[in-house]
Amino acid sequence: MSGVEEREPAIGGGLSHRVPDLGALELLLAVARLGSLGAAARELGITQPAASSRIRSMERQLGVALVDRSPRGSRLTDAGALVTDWARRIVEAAEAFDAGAQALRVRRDSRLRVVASMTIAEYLLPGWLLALRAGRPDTAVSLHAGNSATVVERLLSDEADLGFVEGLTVPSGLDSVVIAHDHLIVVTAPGHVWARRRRPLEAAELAATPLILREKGSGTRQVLDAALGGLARPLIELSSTTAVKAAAVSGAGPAVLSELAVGEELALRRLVRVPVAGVSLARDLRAVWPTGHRPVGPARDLLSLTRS
Amino acid sequence: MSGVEEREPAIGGGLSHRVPDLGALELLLAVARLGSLGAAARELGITQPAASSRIRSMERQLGVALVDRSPRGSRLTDAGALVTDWARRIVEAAEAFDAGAQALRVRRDSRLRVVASMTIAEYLLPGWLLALRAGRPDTAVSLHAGNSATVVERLLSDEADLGFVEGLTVPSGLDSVVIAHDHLIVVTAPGHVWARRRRPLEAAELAATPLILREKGSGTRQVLDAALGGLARPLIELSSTTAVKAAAVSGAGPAVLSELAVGEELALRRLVRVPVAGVSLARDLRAVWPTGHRPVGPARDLLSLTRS
DNA sequence: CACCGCTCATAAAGACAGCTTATGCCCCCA
DNA sequence: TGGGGGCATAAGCTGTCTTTATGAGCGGTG
Repeated sequence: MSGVEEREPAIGGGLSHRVPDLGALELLLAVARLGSLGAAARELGITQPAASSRIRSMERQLGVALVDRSPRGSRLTDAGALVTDWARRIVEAAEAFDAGAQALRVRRDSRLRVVASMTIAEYLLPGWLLALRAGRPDTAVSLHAGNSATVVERLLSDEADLGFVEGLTVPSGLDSVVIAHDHLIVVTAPGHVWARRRRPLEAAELAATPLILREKGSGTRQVLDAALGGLARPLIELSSTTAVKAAAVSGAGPAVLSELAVGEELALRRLVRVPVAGVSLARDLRAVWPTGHRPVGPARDLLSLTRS
Repeated sequence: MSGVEEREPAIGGGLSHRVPDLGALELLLAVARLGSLGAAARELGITQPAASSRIRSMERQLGVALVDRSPRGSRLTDAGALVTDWARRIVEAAEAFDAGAQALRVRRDSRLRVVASMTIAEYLLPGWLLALRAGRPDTAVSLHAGNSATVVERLLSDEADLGFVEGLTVPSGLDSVVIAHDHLIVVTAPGHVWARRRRPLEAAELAATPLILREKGSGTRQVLDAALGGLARPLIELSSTTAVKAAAVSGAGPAVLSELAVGEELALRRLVRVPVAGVSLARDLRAVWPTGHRPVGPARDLLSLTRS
């Protein structure tokens, strides 16, 4: 039986002792881009010896030469190019973290106060905020995440300027515009029989099969239950998207998840999408605001970003 | 209490000053999973005060309360749950980095020597190595990345036990098995006219449109040129997958890229896939080995992982 | 041919962050 | 009412990263 609970190897410990810190990774990216240790150092606001020493200690830590130094500059070695690409993914994740975290900081003077549902806050907002920051660097954004009820409440009590919800209905008292469509999709580990299936699943078949699901009451579960007429049969119920993903990847069974959550797993074939027919698993993602108060200023900027 | 002055580091740069380091993020994940600072500290092999201090300084850095302490344990706040999910993505990227970097370290005594093409080494191997490490923790792997010629050479000269190539043909002297199919896909930013297109592009149309492409000679470009009869028209030629992606996201035009490289961008709608008909942009990903030397031992383990 | 500008490396000294040990407070339960 | 789990605080130590100062290789240029 595959373990469904989330557990960690835990031994061998200390990822942070085997992976260079973010500063070093940023430095490596800068070196790759600029072709010079000194130029990279200047860009990051440190001295050239500091950069030199840091790259060197990173090479020692990894046991691989990353950079070919020459009196005319520095280029990545083959291994260095590979490492740099892996480093870039860490840095990108860190940028998303930073964008989200900065918005999360409570500042009542923020010019743009956003309230969003969990899924949107988790997967989409960091990217939007990065884009917003690129276009309007001085826009101060605050973010509050909650369920649909929270979103409505904060908008109507003027604690937020713009909201984002996923769901089947538009809360009353709010105007809205659909900014994207999220699809719940059925996924399995590549080994599952359904993974090779070409003929789409029918609703009845889906309803008859025990699935790995979020707990009753979650947005995801509500959409699925509505689509199947309340008949979804849980193989196991888990309380986070992450746990559901982990269970599905480990082969525990088919899972139903937002497409947003499994982009990478699908691309890497850790999960396979199972075609479904005759069941409407789409849900609209909507931007919402108090009726009559059309978004202006930064709220309008963000809104237009989300629809680009 | 010692006063903490808010020190605003130079604008734009210095991600590492605004994002907690990997050790802190790992600690946060452990706290989330175990529900206690002390338990998390024990798991990571540090003392409870160290964990307490570290979480606290992370909260100060982010300006957000992450953990609700109580005499009976600690639970994440709402904001903490969000931050933890963003942190998890950083840690996962770091795990992939670590798996790849460890294999990259040259060890002649490695029990399994792998040589792979760039795309496979970059996007797929780290995940496989993580899985291999989970199943066979003591397997020492070394990795060399190069082009197809390098793969053949190292296999035939017994410098590698198992190779991975992407491409149209099987190099002679090697046996192979197809482990996956990669598709080159046409993508554009969501604003592009093609983004709304439902009728598939025809070959002629694709060949007539200037595209953002990898340089001539790259594996990706070879497949495209072959599919179009050598007619691909570059809008601009870039030397890395990352640069092509960035150009496409910024709206410079349509790009042709491996599906592997754009999983996340598609899920987040930063890029949109444009349907294509009548052009074969698929390419096989193959595991290869010297004719007759069927993979055994760890090579066989890795091979079976890749096909799971 | 010697100089200048660029590159990177090395050495020594200071600043800071994080760890540990030691201790205290709070709450729950037996 | 004591024991145990949980967290916070204080003080001292250690290691890492930093800066300043300097040296050395390479290439173009007057």
